[in-house]
Amino acid sequence: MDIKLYNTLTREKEIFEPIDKKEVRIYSCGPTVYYYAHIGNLRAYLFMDNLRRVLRYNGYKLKHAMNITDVGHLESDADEGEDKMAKAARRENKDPYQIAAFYTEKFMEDLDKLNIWKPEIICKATDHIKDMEEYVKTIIKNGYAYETKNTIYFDTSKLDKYGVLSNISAEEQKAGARVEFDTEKRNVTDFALWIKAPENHIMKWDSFFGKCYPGWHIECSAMSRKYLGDFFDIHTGGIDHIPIHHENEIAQSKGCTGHIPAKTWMHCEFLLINGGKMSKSLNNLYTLADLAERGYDPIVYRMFNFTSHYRNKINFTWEALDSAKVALNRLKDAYQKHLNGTENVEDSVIADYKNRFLEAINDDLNMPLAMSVVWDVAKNNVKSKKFADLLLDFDQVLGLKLDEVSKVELPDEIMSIINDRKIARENKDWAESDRLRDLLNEKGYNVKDTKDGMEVTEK
RNA sequence: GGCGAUAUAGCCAAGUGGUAAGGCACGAGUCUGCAAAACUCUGAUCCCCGGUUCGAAUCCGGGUGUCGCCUCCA
Repeated sequence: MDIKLYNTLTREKEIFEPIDKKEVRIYSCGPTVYYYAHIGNLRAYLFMDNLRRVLRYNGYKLKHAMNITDVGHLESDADEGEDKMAKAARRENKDPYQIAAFYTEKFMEDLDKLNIWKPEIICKATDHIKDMEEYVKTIIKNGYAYETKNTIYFDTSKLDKYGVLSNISAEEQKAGARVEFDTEKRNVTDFALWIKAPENHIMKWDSFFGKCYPGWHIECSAMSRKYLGDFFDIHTGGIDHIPIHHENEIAQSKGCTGHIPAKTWMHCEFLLINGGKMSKSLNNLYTLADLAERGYDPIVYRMFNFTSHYRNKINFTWEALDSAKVALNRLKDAYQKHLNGTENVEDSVIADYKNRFLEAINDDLNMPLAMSVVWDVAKNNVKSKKFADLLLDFDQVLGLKLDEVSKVELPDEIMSIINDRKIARENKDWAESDRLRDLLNEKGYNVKDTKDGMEVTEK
């Protein structure tokens, strides 16, 4: 079955055809590791994972690279401000390399917690300074750059067209700019490729231009080219990358290889919180740790993301997250129900469900629609092992660990209360039974009396 | 100010021309010593106005609201 993917470049859903039949080459813009990733950041990586899993489910082999930005960039194009890595280093009284190492590790842990399949290649910017330098030199050689006192800029006026992704012309950018640019740049849209490091700058490298550090966009161009070649299949990132970062990546590629580096550009929309933007001032930059603190397994957040399409904004509310939590538990229960089922189901029924599921995921990763098929299977009245197998098959794409039964080790104290309550129940001492149930509730446990006995779970 | 999105039941949301998927919550019922859980049933004509069409949530025009980007940001 064809896979259709929306391409930001053409603004159309296109039938996906890999450049190289053997493997699909993907590049994803990764995190800048100066702080913990918040759930908004993580949505983009869930999207990336979703894409990987759908391609894999369709039988493709992947060669997927993701960068780790561990070098700081200045805060504005006007060579002002302070870079984020340096800022974090000062905040935590560490050096930028320690900051990067720490938050890279935290990021990887988050990916694991969310059951995100890591890309085959994870490349750090600081390991590829030489590659970037060479890339910049090629751009200069090809006549797409100019030198000022401290910076080598990309000359966007040399391009046939700048702004192919966002479809904004340089004039429009200039007209719409709120801030007056007052730099050595020749054009508003020009951007830094290579920058001379000030004396106190910690991260800097010897280069043809003196002690320097790279511009904001060059790492992605250099590393994607190194690992995936001059032209690869899919480039992903957050929607915020469209107007600046990806435009500049495209510009750099045109300046180096002469063409746009990727065939399909895919962008994930933002996560809103209570209908608005996340921000530090509103104190709503939640991390997975914040969610865990409130009793949500990271997989619940994964589940939550399937309620909306990646190209639409999703509105995060605690109510919605609760809804995902309940739904996930029910889905797991349904899986167990089918696993123990003995009834038979026609293969054609299975094939039909599978086909509907495939149609949904292959239609530009329509996960909400795919989930409706999942629920049809889960809620089917016929209890059949075949349905359980099918759900597990779907779970290759969903990654919800449907077959994983969460077994919580209960403390001795709790076990003893449970035991007392069992005895009380055997004696039909309902008052005592209720008292002990309240006690368990107080201590943070839910109690269910099923016909097979008592079920105690953490709240 | 410029650019781009979006507007579907209480909440999260699919659906791009043929009479509104799914999840959660609410309510009712079954079950149960009670409760919880589970299961079953129950809800919207799709922001407003106008147009195209045999027929529109879905296309076009005009409003209004919301969000984002234009400074790093997934």
